[in-house]
Amino acid sequence: MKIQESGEMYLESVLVLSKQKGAVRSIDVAEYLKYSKPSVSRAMSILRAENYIKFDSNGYILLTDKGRCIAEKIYERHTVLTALLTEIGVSPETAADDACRIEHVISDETFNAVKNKMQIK
Amino acid sequence: MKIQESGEMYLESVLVLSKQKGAVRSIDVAEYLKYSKPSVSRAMSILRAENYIKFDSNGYILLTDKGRCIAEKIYERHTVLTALLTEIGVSPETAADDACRIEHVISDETFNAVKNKMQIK
DNA sequence: CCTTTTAGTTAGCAAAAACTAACTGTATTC
DNA sequence: GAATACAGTTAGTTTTTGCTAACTAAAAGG
Repeated sequence: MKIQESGEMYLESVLVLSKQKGAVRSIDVAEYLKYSKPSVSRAMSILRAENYIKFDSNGYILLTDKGRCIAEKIYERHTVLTALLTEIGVSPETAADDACRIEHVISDETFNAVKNKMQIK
Repeated sequence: MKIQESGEMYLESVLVLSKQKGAVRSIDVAEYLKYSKPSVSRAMSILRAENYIKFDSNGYILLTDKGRCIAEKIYERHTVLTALLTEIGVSPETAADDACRIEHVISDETFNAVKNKMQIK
């Protein structure tokens, strides 16, 4: 099954939280995304079933290669888009919010074109 | 009730089709969006209930002021975003596809900043 | 005038993704 | 060690938005 937009969001959150605090639990993701525990629990079980994440012996969430690949792709988009929007005068919070929505809907072609333009300047 | 992303899409389609061919029916919207007749029929009845569209005496779809306002806003976004993406090197089809998704998720602040940048150049 | 096509509707299904309520187990703490 | 808190799960609901199947009603055409 193809990864969903919400799946990308969860994987990105796991990546960000693991950078921030090392070990990541479902409850951390829930607080970060402001979602309920069952929502995250369910999402994690789907991501695990499809081999995007796994749990270590202490129950912490780990990204598999497949999962990390997506998480990093989305995180890069988030970073680049936020920088771009800020650069053209959007306030930091709005830039981050909008980047967060755009990052899931654009094609590779568009993102590469954007990234390219950023590097030239 | 707040307008949904799908609602924006339907209103934009009605606007585009009315520019193209004058009178617009549900079936035209269905063909344009490649959706089934019942999907459009239901969407139209929701949009009508919430006063975004009305039907004239021949059953053609008309935008109300409230509906036209949204349709034009989204259409402007579509136009500007497609132009922007094309300009930075994205192929016309991908640019249109991506614009079509971005147009529903960005804030006014971001769109205004983008539009501004475009006019300067 | 009867048949067929066309447009639209009704009813019900499905998937995605959020929610609450209530449960199960561990930990912690007094 | 009993009570509480914390993390996670299960079960069931809701909303949005697409779908198909099957119907109605009007228009068109032979």
